[in-house]
Amino acid sequence: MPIQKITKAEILTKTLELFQKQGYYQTSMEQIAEACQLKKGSFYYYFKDGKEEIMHEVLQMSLDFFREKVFAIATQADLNPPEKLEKILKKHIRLLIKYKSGCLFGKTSLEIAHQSPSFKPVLQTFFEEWENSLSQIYEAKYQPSYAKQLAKQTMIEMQGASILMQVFDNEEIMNECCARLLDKF
Amino acid sequence: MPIQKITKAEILTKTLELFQKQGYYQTSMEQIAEACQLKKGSFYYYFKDGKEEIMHEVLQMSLDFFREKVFAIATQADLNPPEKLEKILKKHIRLLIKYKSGCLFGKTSLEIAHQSPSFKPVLQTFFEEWENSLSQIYEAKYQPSYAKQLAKQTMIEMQGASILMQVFDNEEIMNECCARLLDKF
Amino acid sequence: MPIQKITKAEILTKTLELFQKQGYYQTSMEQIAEACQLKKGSFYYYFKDGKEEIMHEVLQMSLDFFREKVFAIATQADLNPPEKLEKILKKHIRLLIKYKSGCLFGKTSLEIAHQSPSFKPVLQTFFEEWENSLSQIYEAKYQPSYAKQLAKQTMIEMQGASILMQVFDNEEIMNECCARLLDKF
Amino acid sequence: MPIQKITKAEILTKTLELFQKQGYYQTSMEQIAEACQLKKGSFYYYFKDGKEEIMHEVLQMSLDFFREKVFAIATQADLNPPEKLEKILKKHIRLLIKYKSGCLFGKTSLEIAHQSPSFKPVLQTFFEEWENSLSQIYEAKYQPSYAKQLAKQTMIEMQGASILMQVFDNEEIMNECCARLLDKF
DNA sequence: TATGAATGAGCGTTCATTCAT
DNA sequence: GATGAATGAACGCTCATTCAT
Repeated sequence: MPIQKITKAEILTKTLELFQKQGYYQTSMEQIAEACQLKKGSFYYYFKDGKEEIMHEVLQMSLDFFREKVFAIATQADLNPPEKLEKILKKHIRLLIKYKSGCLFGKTSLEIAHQSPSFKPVLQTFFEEWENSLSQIYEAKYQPSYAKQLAKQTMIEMQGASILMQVFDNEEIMNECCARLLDKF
Repeated sequence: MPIQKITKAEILTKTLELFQKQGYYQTSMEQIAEACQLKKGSFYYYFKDGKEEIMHEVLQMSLDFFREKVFAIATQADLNPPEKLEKILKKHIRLLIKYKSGCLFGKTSLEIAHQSPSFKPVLQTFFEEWENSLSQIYEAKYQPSYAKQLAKQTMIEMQGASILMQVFDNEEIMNECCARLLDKF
Repeated sequence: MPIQKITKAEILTKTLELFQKQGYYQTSMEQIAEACQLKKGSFYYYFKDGKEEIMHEVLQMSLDFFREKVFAIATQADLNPPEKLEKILKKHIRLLIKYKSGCLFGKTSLEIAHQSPSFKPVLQTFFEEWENSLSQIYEAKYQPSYAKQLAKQTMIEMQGASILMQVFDNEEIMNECCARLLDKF
Repeated sequence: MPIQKITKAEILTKTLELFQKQGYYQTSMEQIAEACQLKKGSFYYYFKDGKEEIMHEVLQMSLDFFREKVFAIATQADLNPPEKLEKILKKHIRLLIKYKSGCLFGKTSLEIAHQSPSFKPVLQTFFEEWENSLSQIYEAKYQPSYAKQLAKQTMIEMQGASILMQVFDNEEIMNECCARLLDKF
């Protein structure tokens, strides 16, 4: 069939979901293909360098999404700091709960910790930018150095809660975590 | 002449290290065999059901270790609650930093979240017993329900810090997390 | 608007170069396409039967070229036999040294020896006509049967030298071979 | 079946034949496996590094064979130089005619000329040692430098004749070439 | 005229597992 | 007890080819 069955963006979205659920290594090209209703060979038309390139683009797309839709909340002029924090956390949590799969960046970090480090830069960038956006909000109330500390701690709690959510198949853990973080502020 | 080259316990210890570093799926039987100075065929003598059985026994052994050496600290008669918390956290952290590989139970939880072979029960048990031991300590100062909440939060922070430690290759994140948890108490 | 981007002849010339360097099987349609600044699908407009048809036309074009520009030297009225031999050999060698790739016909003969698609006839024709043209020159000095023998030997030496040139990355082997052949005459 | 079905040496012999007939790239692991009555995955037990390692061992085995059984003739004390030349050429030709496939070293040289050069050293060694052994024989009658030249020319003729033998499916070309080389001495 | 999109078959490789010895 | 030998299924990937547009 010579008609385009699926756009590159759609492929990336479907693949993101799979990587988020199953992890990078446990997701086969065949599974990705099936999800896109393509044959696995067809991917190399869109992604000349194969699976690793898909992952790179998935991570980049996801990073871009977070930048625009989540981290950007920190600089939104029409919100006061507590509103910003609430919005930024709730938005983030909604994404972590979706597919009940937690954070692609955190998950991938563990998967590749002791392997091919080609993804590491994007992963680190994600966490750095996340930290910066949170820190910016906390700085409305606290000194920069303490704000940074709070930002890091917030990331830690979100990542940790995401793990426990998956261990116990219980989304409430995420929500409680969020509530606690908002309370503290 | 049947001289046993290696005991089951030794195999499990070597394998634990590999699983902790590389994850369950990314560790091959070949690698395990090499680490144990055995040939991969030989494992099916020790573990009739193969890799999955090895993982089960690794998780069980590790759980037993935590019960005896870590969680047991919560009921140690010769320590007061703050001492207990310090000891239990520091002991735990030392294990997470070892091999710079984080928590086998947390890591495995993410790996199998949507694959879930039969590991989930052991993983849940680990977190439940961990929670109980922490809760017991916090109960010295707080109401049971709040203590439980604090225990859960403590686990969340340790797991989250363990992820960030690996993202940034920085053990200090773990230590700071511990310090914060002790401070709060 | 159907402006032809490239003529069939230009495609064949570019492809000849690739086949000569890399061999038929080791040259992909993608590489050919790239060299012609076309997309690989486009070849099936020019060559309905695909790669094999391209090769056929490449071989035919190359054979025609040799007929007109090389073998024809044997019947050139304005040269005496030694001049003919010198011209025919030097012209030929220049083509073998180009791209440091040796003889397309010899190379292809080895590639398809036991695979033999339909190329064999053109290959044989090339060698037969080459032999005839050389033989004709030698007949000026020797008996037809001995001339034929010399012609065959000349081809053998040129082909063999072409192999050694490639083994040792040394064009001098070709030139020395040529000198020896001229000397002998 | 846990009983050894085939020895490494037998694998190499069968594979040599395939590579010699079809070339390295045109011989698939599946074909090698079939020839050995193994499944293709099984090779990685004998050859951890796969196809390239098989080829290396095939080339090495073949080189060793030539050293012991062919090139060694040049230093055989019980033969005079003409006898040596006759024996060394006839022995060599018998190997080239076998499988009607010509010379593995020459063929491979062309195949890899413009690709991965990992085999090049063995190929060059083959030709160097071949040249040395021939040169040694010619030195009985000629000056070293001329002997070397004759040796090179002998290799050239054998390689070239091997190509023409395959083009015309005619073993006689090889034999005539040999006769001529002996005559000249 | 030329291409964008897709495919099917095959490739070399990995790996958990089996089992006679 | 432990292994040497083998396997089958799956994996990521390449490539010649097709064909609606």
